[in-house]
Formats: sequence, structure tokens, C-alpha cells
Amino acid sequence: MKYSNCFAKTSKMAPADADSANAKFLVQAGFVDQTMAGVYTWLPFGLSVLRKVEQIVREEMNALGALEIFMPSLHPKEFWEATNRWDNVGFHFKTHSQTDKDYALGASHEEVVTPLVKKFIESYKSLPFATYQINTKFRDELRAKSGVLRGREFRMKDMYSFHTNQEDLSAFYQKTLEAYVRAYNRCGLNVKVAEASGGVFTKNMSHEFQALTDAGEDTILACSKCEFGQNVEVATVKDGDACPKCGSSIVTVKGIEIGNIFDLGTKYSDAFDLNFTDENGERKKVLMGCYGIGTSRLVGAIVEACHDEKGMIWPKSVAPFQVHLVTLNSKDDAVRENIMGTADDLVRDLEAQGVEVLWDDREDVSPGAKFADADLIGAPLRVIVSEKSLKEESVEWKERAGTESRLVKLADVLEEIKEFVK
RNA sequence: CGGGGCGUAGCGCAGAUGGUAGCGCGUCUGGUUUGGGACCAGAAGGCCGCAGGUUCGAAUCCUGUCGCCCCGACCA
Repeated sequence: MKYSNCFAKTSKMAPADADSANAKFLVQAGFVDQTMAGVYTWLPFGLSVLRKVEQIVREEMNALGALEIFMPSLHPKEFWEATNRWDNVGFHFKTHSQTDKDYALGASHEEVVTPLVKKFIESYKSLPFATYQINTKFRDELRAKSGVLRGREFRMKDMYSFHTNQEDLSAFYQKTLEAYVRAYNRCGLNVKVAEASGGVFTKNMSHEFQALTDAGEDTILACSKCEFGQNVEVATVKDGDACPKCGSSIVTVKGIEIGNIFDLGTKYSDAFDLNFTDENGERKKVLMGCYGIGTSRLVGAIVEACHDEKGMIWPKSVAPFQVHLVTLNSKDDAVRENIMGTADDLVRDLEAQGVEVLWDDREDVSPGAKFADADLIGAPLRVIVSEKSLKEESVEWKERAGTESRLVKLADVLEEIKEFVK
């Protein structure tokens, strides 16, 4: 795509009120726009990242055998009354129709998925199974903060699993825990898995996933080596202890919670009378688990973990595009034509290979401004086509995460880039 | 909701003691430039968040209100 075709431009000035790195860079680079406190529009570059993150999550859920569905965001009051969460939990927005019927804006979907599943499940033969969605959630946070890290409207993947017995639930819970770690790692994040409290969702076991970054608002005691961690709120280990899992030392770190999984037990099955008939013809409660990943928050967490003073440094797996192609102008008409023609060919060849390219095709912008924008936007690879590089029949190759650049022959660029983005 | 900060051009800001709004960036026109945010000339762009009040006169003083950011409470 050509930079000149994108209406959402970068800005030379960072937003004045941005405190967190994600708010500052996502806005400055034109990835998101703030509509109001805690509510954002995802602009083309930002949407590209969000979709990639969500696709990674989707693939990991599919690999667990879960089937994707899409549930509504308008919920009937009765569903929330059934679990006693209409009045007693302050986290959802409520609204009503012209005819004074009450609704909740979906803050979570246990109240929707449980009655849904009840319509289909009668027998143990239908169990176990899991289903998930990737949807927009609405939560009436007392205070939205930190850019896309805590919004009142945000994106989330939520999965629900249904089981006949605890062993089966626990096994699936553990498989999901591992799938989560894989998903985060694929997104370029190091995570710790911490035991947590169930909050308003359950009294049973729960784990939260913490992306390690100094910008985190949670304090966790984490193993310096393995994935073990404990939220300081519930911690039984302390700084300097030996990790109960691998024996390495426990250290105090900051983390951003980017996921949470719960053993729901029969809490929702009880509320909605979700039963099944077992092998002996007995009616029993279905056991449930629920598993959430805030995907828009995950994007913010990646920025917090992957940036420098100049801008974002996207992991290849979630970068809005792999290659940021910069053409530098020349006063010589023939050379200029050659530069633009070379770039045009390269973009076409790369796109034909499925490599996403942002071509900064502006001719009236200085090299410095283009470089600054490239650093800000943070694509993994910057490729320059200029008079200088063409004299060597080359492009200039500079990786965002690295410091030095080198020339790569035009004849080899396509192959090298294909190798790079693998 | 308590505490703190801030609302002036698209963005970033300046506008003591009240006198009718300015700078930088960006944008538009023309020209010169082109390897780390170029330069010259010209131009457009403001319900000074909103509403009251004081005053001959309010961006400026007073009251209220709305919004944004930060801390706290709260938070799969």
C-alpha cells in the first residue's frame, strides 16, 4: 500500500496527554484515534495489527478444537438476573428500548452462552466441547486509562468449555493454559502464568497471564526462568525464594494482565439449569470453564513491551506490514523515474508473494522525515530505494530492531525478504 | 466518586496587573531543495470547551457545568 493513499497520517507531535507508550505511539503513528475516554477507532494500520493478533488467537483456539461463534452485544435483562449479576455487579452498561425493556451491553458472555448451549445439550454424548468468539465488550470501568490497555469498549476473545466431570475440565483447562502461552509467544511477548482470584466469575481456580513490562500495573512474583508467577495479591512465595517449579530464583516484576482463565464449576449451570444425562441415565450439572484474552489490550501490551524512544518495534508476526519501503527523491528526472519504477516493481513482486509492504511514495518529503516515520510506525524491515542504492544496483536494508544497515543487490532482494518474513 | 493537572487554529504551545488573540509544526499556492523531521515568499484556518455572572469592555476575574489526563477506590 502507498503511504500517500492512507488518510490516517502520522503526526510529528506526540499527543500531549498521552502518558503510556501505547497511547502515545499508537495515536502519533495513526494506528488508533481516541473517540472518548476509553473508546478508540482502529485506523488502517492499527486494525491490521489487531486482526493479526486476533488471527493468532483464533488459530490457537481452533487448534484446541473449539468452534468459533459470534454472540450478540445486546443482552436481555433476564439473563443477567438469572445469575444475580444485573444489580450486584457494576461492570456493565445498561440501556433500554423505547418500550422500556431493559438490556445490558455485553460485558461478558457467560449469561448468553449458557442458555445457548442449553438448547443443544441433553446427553453426555454431546460433551465435552468448547466454543469461542472474538467480539467487542463493553465495561463500565470507573476509570479508563493507559490508552488501549483499559477501555470501556474493547476487543476480547472469550471461550467457554463444557464438561461432564472435573478431570475432563481440568485437562482442557491445562491445554488451554498452554495454548495461551503459545499465542502470546507468537505475538512476541514473554508471559508469566500466575494463580489468581476468580473475582466475580468464580470461586474456583483461576490463572492470569502477565506480559512482563515495566509499564504493567500488576506486581507479580515471577520465576526468573520458567513461566511460574504469582500475583502479589495472592502470593505465597516471596522475592528471593526458589521457584517451586524449577528452583530458579523468584523476582518481583511488573506485568500487564493479558488473559485470564477460570474454572467456573457449576456456577452458571446452576443458574440456567444446564444439565446433561450421563451413561446411567442420571441428570447432572454441566461443568464449565471460561477463558478470556483481551485482544485490543494485547496490542497495547505489545507496544509497551516493544518500543524505543523513536517509536514502535513490531514483532514480525503482528506488524501491520513486514516491509516499509522508502523511496528517496532525486533531482535527476531519469534517476527519479528509475527509483519509482524499481520501487513499483518491488512492491508488486512482494505483494504477489503475500508480503505486506507500506511504500512511502511521497516525493516532497525529506529523507529525515521519512526515516522518522518509519521508526515511529515500526515495521520490522525498512528498505530504501535511492539514487545512492541504485548506483550499486541495490537497496538499503535496515531492520527496525537492529542498528546497522547494509546493501542488498536488487537481484537478491525478493528472495532475502521472503526469507526474512518467514 | 475523592485528590491533582489541563481545555486557546488539525497537532504542540504562548498569551503578568481585563482593552477584542499569537508562535511553531502541519495544510494550501508558487519557487528552490532531497540520506535523519529542508528553505524562501504568499495564503487559509479561532463560539479562547460550554453556560451564567461582574464590568463600558472578559481568553484573562467569579460561579456553575462538560470533557481529557494522572493518582486512588474499582476492575475476567
